Amino acid sequence: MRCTAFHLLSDDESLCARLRGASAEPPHRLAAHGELATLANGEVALIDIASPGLPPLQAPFWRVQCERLKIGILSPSPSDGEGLLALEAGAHGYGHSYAAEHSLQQMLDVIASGELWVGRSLMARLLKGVRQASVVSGKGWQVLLTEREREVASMAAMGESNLSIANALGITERTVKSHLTTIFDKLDVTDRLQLALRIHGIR
Amino acid sequence: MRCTAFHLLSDDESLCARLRGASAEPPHRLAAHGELATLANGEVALIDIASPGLPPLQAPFWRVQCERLKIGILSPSPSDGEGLLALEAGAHGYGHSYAAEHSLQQMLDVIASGELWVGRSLMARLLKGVRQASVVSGKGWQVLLTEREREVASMAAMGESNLSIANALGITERTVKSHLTTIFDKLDVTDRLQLALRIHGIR
DNA sequence: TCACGTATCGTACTCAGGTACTAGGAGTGT
DNA sequence: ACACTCCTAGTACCTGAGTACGATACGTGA
Repeated sequence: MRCTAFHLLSDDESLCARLRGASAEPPHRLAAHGELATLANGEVALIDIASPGLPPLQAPFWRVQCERLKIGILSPSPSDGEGLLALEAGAHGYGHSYAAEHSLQQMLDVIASGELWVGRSLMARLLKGVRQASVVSGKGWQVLLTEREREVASMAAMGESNLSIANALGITERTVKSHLTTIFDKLDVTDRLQLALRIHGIR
Repeated sequence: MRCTAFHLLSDDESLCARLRGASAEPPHRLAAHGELATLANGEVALIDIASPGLPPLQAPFWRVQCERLKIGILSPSPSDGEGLLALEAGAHGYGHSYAAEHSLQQMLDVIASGELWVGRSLMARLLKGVRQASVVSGKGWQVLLTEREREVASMAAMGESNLSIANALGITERTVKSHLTTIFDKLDVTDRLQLALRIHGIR
């Protein structure tokens, strides 16, 4: 879905120029953030976060507007922290205001269709938050196991049941048990909890 | 940037039909996941995760291929968990294999340009993960528990059996079980392994 | 050819873990 | 006095996990 029309709040003429071909109609310029309140629900708006007089991203103003509008935040100096704030405020997108034209247009199209647009760096940061130390510090255990055993071991260490492991790997629960018995023996542990502690580097 | 050509691994004819107009050329069909290894670096491939014979997302196979290719994972029954696995494996996109044509095309264009494509639900999950990771997982579990429960919880999370916990604390095994039931309920986990993962800051 | 490792699967068994339902005593705040 | 939380504990029950016997098949190297 191509974005047909959108609003823009920015003093940056170069940004405006790059956005001129990004939708069927040229962007409608907003003079101040207060005008956001006058837009109809579901409309698309790009906000240059460097514009003077904007409330901080933590302000309730953004949560309210992001509820009803599709808002993309552009920053001349994007950071993961700022991106997190933007997304937590409910923004549909966060990106670089000096990004290339096709990149801006893509962001516009994505958020116009109701999805979220997030750059790679920020995405990596998000994943890191979820994953944390999930895939392990000590590598000693890996070299002791075969390829298949490593798969089973890491799933068991993440709390998966034998049955769900079996389904995920397309084998029988019995076979999973068989692998686990071998794994416990090789790593010198007695059960899956000890295995998890070992794999996640706790004692 | 429009995606010009891409590869597709799926048995689903309807999916293939919906993708026919999504790029300049019709999708090149792959017969088996092994063929991914024959593609040139940087090429775009959509993978229907329901295709028979695929290795699980945890398998090193995906990490390797996602390093060199731009891979989008499609699932007939997407879940946040599966999406996380896909992204952690290095996939550039994760979405619904029954998604509308324009949605699939958008995903294709986004990952072709090197960015990441993630649905709303999964994104929300990621954000929640960051918030929890930064706020809760540090000591959040401790404030939810009473003094006695903290003792039991930390011992259980270190792999102690109910009986040894009971002996250490001078109470009955039954009482330990009772505490644990309360603990599981408070921390919203199902067993001692999940408890250990929670307490040790893994997811 | 044969030994060996790896991956797969079967049946049967034991046992720790977890739940359901219940309940008494101690302490605390209203 | 009453409500509430916390710690304690009993019986009964179900289930997943792990083990103990197996077994077949495949590939590799001696």
